[in-house]
Amino acid sequence: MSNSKLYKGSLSTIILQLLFKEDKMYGYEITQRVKELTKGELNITEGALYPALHKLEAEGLLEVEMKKVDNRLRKYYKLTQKGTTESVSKLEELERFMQTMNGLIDPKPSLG
Amino acid sequence: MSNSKLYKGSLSTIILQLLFKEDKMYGYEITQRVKELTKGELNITEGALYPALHKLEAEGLLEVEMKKVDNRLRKYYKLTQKGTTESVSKLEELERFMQTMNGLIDPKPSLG
DNA sequence: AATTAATACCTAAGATTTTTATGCATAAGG
DNA sequence: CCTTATGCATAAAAATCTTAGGTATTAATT
Repeated sequence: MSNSKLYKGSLSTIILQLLFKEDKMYGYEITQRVKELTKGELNITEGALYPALHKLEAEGLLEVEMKKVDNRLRKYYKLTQKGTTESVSKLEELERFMQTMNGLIDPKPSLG
Repeated sequence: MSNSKLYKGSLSTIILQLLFKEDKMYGYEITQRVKELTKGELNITEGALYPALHKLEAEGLLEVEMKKVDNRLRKYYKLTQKGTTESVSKLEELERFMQTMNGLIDPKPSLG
């Protein structure tokens, strides 16, 4: 609902970035955290999130730890070493991308 | 080549934004302009561009004017009234998205 | 003169990512 | 008891992009 099409392609970056700061989170928590941090602007659907988490895990960027809380099972994800590295480079890529987009929508004349 | 996955979903925004400033452009020109404006960071493939242009035209956001230059045919695209409106709202959406992403990667504590 | 690169359009198969629509199960609230 | 919230998951469909072709003219290189 009301999800910007622009968000496409940025899901794994968001996941890695959250885990970089939070150390460990479970899926449902991620959807709620994103909703809260973006004031409802971004709503990650579970149909997108879980496959994305599984893929990141398969790539060796995340590792899993199961935990039972209130008799309900949670799958906590945290970055591996490789995931930490990737998280940093994805952040740089995001910043580069945003600069690039800014350059497109608001071209600065070359200095000099 | 070397295209950020983040760019997915932003192609139509880019097209509309270029046409907003340029008044009229043809397809090949758009690929070159983007490459130039982004210093090679973004390379729009023709396989992505042409279907996107056709879709925007079908949606009534662009209109076409054929022109023969050097015995080669060019399809010039320009914004319709509706396309101009959409261009503005897409730009706002992009700016909102970038703020949102900034809020995600660098959460500011609430003031007060 | 012949070949390659650049200009200029196009489409179709495949890959990737996301939405939509489900399903299951436990806990809490009305 | 029934609905909402929590918590996981998958599968069909839609959307978007890459890759890999195709056609044709003009300019540059060999």
